[in-house]
Amino acid sequence: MSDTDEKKGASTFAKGLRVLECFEGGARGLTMAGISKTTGMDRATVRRLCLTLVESGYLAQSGHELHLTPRILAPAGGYLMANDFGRAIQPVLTAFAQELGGEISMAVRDRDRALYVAQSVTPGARLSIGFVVGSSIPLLPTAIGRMLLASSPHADRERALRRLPHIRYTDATDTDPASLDAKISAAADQGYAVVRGEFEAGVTALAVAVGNHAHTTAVIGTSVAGATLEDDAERARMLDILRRAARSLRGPDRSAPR
Amino acid sequence: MSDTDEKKGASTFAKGLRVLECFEGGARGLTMAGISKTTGMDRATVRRLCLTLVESGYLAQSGHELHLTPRILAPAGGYLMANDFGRAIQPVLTAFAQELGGEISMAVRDRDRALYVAQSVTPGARLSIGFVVGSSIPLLPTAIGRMLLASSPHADRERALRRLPHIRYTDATDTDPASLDAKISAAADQGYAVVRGEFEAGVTALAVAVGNHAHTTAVIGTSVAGATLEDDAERARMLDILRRAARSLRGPDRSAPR
DNA sequence: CAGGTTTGTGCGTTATTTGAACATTCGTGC
DNA sequence: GCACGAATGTTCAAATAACGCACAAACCTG
Repeated sequence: MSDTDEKKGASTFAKGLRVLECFEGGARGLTMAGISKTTGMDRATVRRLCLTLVESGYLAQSGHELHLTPRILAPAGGYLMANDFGRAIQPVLTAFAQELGGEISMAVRDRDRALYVAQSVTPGARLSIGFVVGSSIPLLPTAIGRMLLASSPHADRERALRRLPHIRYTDATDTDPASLDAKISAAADQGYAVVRGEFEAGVTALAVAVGNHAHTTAVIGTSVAGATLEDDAERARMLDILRRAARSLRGPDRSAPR
Repeated sequence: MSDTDEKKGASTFAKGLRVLECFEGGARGLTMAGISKTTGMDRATVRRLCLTLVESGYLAQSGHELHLTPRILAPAGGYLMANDFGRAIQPVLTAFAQELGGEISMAVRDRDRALYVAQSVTPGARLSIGFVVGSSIPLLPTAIGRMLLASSPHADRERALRRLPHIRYTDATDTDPASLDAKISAAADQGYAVVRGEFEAGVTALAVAVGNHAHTTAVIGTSVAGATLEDDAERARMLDILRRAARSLRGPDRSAPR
């Protein structure tokens, strides 16, 4: 056992998890050769790990393509049920999304991304890129991401600004670290983040902090197309709804340690 | 490599997946000792596998308790995005759930259970046990489960009736194999399943088949509390909505091979 | 404080995993 | 039809990871 000297895990299992993570991007199917390139593992190793995923029912193979099966949802459901998302989170998002006439998503920090953990979309909501529970979005160009950073210790924020790739998603994407730092600080100060067209062209997003949730920090957000929310009244209305939703999500026992 | 002779996977990875699956039931936390008992693995083995899950970010440890982290949602999101749930499935369920004034869930067969793959709950819907995407329900005492069996080859149905545990969930649960077989056949004949209080006391559930979806068979269903739907008109109304939803979910390319 | 439960650690042994080499299949372009 | 490239399938010797047992430590409860 070479990779950790003190607490020793199982490196083959760790490799297997790396293979599984290749499917997170939402690709319709991947090949073993592609996974070998992505992970840097020998293709015989990848083959054996993929066979295990097929045997365990997590992957199915069509010709050369491997794709995830619904089985992968089962452990995710375990997490959602353990944290009572079906009763304590989803109904709250549903009620406030309807009041908002749009969609509300809830996300937490996951490695260097924001990960959607819950979502409610009303029929009136805009048709987005298709994000779902489990989707991840970048931290720097999104309202949810900036609010997660705004809710983090200062050192985390600085490390994020230093290490995260500055990718241009639209013509409006801000890739200047100093400017981004100022925007995140402003979000921390004013208690919400607003991003206009920096991640999706023509889309304005708002996000507020929920606070501690299931041992981590959560944020909720919404977005609208075709509006910049320069209008204080409309922005205030939406923020009021988001803030009340956040308060409902915190609940009396939400921040109690478990 | 002893467990398979022809196609050889990675047995350590397979064990690790078994450990991960212990968290599917939605328990708030599990101990290594508990996992060792559940899986039959030596506790040193379990310890190493759990350490790997912690190191990889899938588990967090609080005292003796291990619990899943949101990271477990990421591969699930990959599946949902690969199959366009956010744009092709969720908006359809949302629209029809609103028309129904309740909730609609979509499920597929996963091992010996029905697994929720999508769901929409309107504010007016009854507060259920808290099922979410990723939750699983038994096949025999539920409308969704019976409709999945009704949509399966006859041999699968017979095998299910023979091998699945006949558990009594309520006073009304039917545990007689012959009677269950007749109910599943009736569901196949009439194109829908109805279950009254056999899984949740006082709750009536309806389910219809979607047909082929992402290489598997899917079903959608709904449930109401405090009504038995003996009234033909109300049952017909709900079935009409479910059938139209199923048709929308099939779409022009839903059953096309990929 | 005793007992039970759970975890943490070390280590010899063994099983598993690795990866290279060779073979096969399939699709594509000429 | 053939050559080529890409991807997979198979075998096996060697190396390494994983196993599981024994002992130790920590913690909780009565």
